[in-house]
Amino acid sequence: MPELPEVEVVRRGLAQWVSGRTVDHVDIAHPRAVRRHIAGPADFAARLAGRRLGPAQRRGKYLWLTLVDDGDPRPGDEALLAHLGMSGQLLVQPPQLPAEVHLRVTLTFTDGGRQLRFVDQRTFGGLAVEPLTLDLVPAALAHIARDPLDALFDDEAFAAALRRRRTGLKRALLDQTLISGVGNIYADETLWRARQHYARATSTVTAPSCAALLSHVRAVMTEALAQGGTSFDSLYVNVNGESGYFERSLDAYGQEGRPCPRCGTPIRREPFMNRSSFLCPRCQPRPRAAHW
DNA sequence: CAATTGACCTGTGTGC
DNA sequence: TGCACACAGGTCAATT
Repeated sequence: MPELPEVEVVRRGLAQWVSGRTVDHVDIAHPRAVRRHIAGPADFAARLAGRRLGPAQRRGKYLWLTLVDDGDPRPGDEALLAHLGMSGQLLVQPPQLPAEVHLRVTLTFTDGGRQLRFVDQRTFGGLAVEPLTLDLVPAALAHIARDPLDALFDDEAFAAALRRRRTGLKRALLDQTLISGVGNIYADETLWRARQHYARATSTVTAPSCAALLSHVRAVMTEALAQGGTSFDSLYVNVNGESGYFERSLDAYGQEGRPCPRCGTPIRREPFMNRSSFLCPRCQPRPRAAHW
């Protein structure tokens, strides 16, 4: 599942293989893939044709390529925005390669080289063309918080916002308006490292505890990035179609029944928000009061 | 306004 | 064999 480290791997691939090239034309095989482009598929294609793709950028799980003729991105410039959702892939493929089963959108370039293909089995992801706002992020990202690897992420403001919440710790970690880029896998890994239960009331998280939490989320994401990201079912791959191998390093997520690497207690899977939470019942005891 | 829930989507695996 | 169903889960609209 693409979370921040996986999306960052893709961003680096786009920077290497796609940035600086000019779009010739766009083919949309599945309109749902551009449903967030309000003006429709034809407008989406028209806004990209003939445009040069600039630097690849990312916030949380979103990434975008600004459409620039020269110089640095400016407010008002348009950008090609992508979200991979559950199963989205951005692949850089030779034009002669047959279409993938779940190929949704193809960008063909004027240089005749490799195409950029958006492939998405479950179609939760999508592409759009959006103008950049004053802080140089696409308009649709106005409500998305900075991610923990962003140099401008404000640790103290996050701690304060966390304490104002009346919810559980994992729900807060997954709330992209508080902190972006964290999904189910890295939330569970972070909580395991921090020895925190997912239902810990956010209002009780002290400043040092919050600092530790941020330290763990940064560490686990940085380590995952160094290994090319996490993949379970090959649905997440880099632009060359290769899977990362961080799954070998997971301590809690997906480890139901296996011994906790710290204390040996079997890792437990519990239903949570219509999905699963993996935790060590001994290292991460359930708090007395909270029931989130 | 904040928190919560359901809908969206399809391939895979399991049980009957 | 075939069918029903649970599951994977990020985001957003609707509801409380």
